[in-house]
Amino acid sequence: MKPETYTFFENVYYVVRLIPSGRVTNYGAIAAYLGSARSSRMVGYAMNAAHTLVPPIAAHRVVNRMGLLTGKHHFGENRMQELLEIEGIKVVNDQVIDFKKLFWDPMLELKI
DNA sequence: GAGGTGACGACCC
DNA sequence: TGGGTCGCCACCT
Repeated sequence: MKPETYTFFENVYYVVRLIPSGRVTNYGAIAAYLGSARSSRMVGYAMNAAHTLVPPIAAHRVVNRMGLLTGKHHFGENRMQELLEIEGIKVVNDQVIDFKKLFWDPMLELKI
């Protein structure tokens, strides 16, 4: 995936598809991996368009930097948490338990 | 065709 | 240290 030939969104989708089941990452990490750490907002917006994609991407594995399920309203209140729990991730009060341990850093895992 | 908007987060007082 | 500001850029109106 070459950043110069694809839009920022395309690259976001590419990274999100690589997130392993049972792990989570955050918007800022993806933005940073794509070279613009300040575009985390765009990553969030990309997720908004995610469910229109075919095939749909695992947007539920992307949470904010606190491990909060800020995007759950776009899934349906319980949908996002449900999907995460199916993958073995515990969520209490919209907060991912052990977020620090489950955190999947593309910068680290994909080695740029 | 132009402007407002947004699943966020880094940076600056 | 803590709150406010601003960047980012594809989409929708």
